[in-house]
Amino acid sequence: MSARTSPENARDIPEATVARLPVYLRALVTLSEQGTATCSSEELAVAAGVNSAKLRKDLSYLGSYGTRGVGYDVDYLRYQIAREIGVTQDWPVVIVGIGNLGQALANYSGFRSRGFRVVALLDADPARHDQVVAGIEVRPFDHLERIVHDHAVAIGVIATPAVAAQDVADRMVACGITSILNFAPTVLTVPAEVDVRKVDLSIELQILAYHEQRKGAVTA
Amino acid sequence: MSARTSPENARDIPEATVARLPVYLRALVTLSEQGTATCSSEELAVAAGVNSAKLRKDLSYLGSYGTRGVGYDVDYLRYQIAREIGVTQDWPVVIVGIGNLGQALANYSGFRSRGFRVVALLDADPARHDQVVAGIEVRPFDHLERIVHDHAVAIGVIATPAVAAQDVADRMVACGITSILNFAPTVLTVPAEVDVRKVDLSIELQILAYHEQRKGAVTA
DNA sequence: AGAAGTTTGTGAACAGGAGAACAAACCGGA
DNA sequence: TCCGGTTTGTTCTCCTGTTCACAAACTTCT
Repeated sequence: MSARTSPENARDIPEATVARLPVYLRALVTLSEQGTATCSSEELAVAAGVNSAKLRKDLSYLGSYGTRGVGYDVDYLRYQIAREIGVTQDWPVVIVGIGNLGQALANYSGFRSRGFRVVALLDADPARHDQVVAGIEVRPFDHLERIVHDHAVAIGVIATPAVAAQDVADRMVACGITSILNFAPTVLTVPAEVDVRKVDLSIELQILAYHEQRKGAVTA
Repeated sequence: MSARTSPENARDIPEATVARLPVYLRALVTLSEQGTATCSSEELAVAAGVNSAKLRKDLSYLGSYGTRGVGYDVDYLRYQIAREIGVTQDWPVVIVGIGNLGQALANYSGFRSRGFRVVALLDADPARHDQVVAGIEVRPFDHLERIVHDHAVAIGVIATPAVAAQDVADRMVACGITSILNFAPTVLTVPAEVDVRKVDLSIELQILAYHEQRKGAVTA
């Protein structure tokens, strides 16, 4: 998304590869839980839903962690990918906007299991304060700065309505947050050094609708 | 995602463009609500968060809907894009898995406003049946086939735990659903003619963590 | 030890998308 | 009608990402 500007990056991994590493990691965790000790690139590719050549090229950016003629050690590769992504460490996260979606995110177990720790839930609406969601008390949005400072939070999640999102993002940036995951259906403007990724639920549906429409047109 | 195999596609729009059209549409709706009658490609590009050259190229795949020296008529372009995506028509949708996320999706206003109509909420857990979410009664998963048939549903949304997702997808495909939006953190295997798009909440966070980790490494 | 079989890692060709740059087309004023 | 200013639509070039194909490297069996 945002360009890494440091001129001397020993190993800069293509963005497309970075986006797939979490998928590989998830597949490896599943394999490990099933008791699989080693796997070939073909097996892992099927589990991850990609082409095996692409998988091998992706992994080659991390290093040579496989053994020719044998395959990959599941736990070893799993650790290496986790380390490369950075999910071996603990990432404190704040969620702003505790509506339906914010609550769903707070309860989502997939965060905790990957090193993301929700340290606070914030909402501007006083009616939601002192409510407890996923074992965490909802606090006023004004507490953002103190929480970010106290817990060294680098990642913020925005789950507010679209109209509030830019204000929340501005406040987050002012507090020192440098990565934002935006669920609000609006474009955020932030300084270049801040990474923003967006998840728009309805956009994905619209893409499906486009293809669905064309399927119908072909048969008609 | 899946390749349109029909050999005679009058105008086949690049996948990257298709993915951006909903963003343009959203920006146009916002501009229209603000009372803007016409806009230049530069203005719209800023509102959509993209490069203006890219925007113009994207729009050129749909046709020539602008006027040189003037710009685009907001409402006219909005309609053309909506028609191209297919959101001028009504899309009945079923949501399976009414946990936190499923409830959030059922309540999400962004669906209805873009032509997606939630015709049923299904869950395998009897404890959830007869519960009312977003004004819709939660019904047993077994009702899937009848509902899909009665309402001519083509699009299904999966918001179940990962372990159940493949079974749900299989049943959906068997009922005739040809587009699936998958929120479960697992890879789905479906026939080639079925489109699947996935939204993985934790993958986006992991991508942010990767870049965040590198930011720290650069300064250290 | 050597041969046969397997699987990784990578070079090279190919496809697709991004961005710069410009000609074509339109508006308004004189 | 003609001229200057503006903005689109499109061409061309560059870059990123995908896929093929194969040499290198490892295991196992004899």
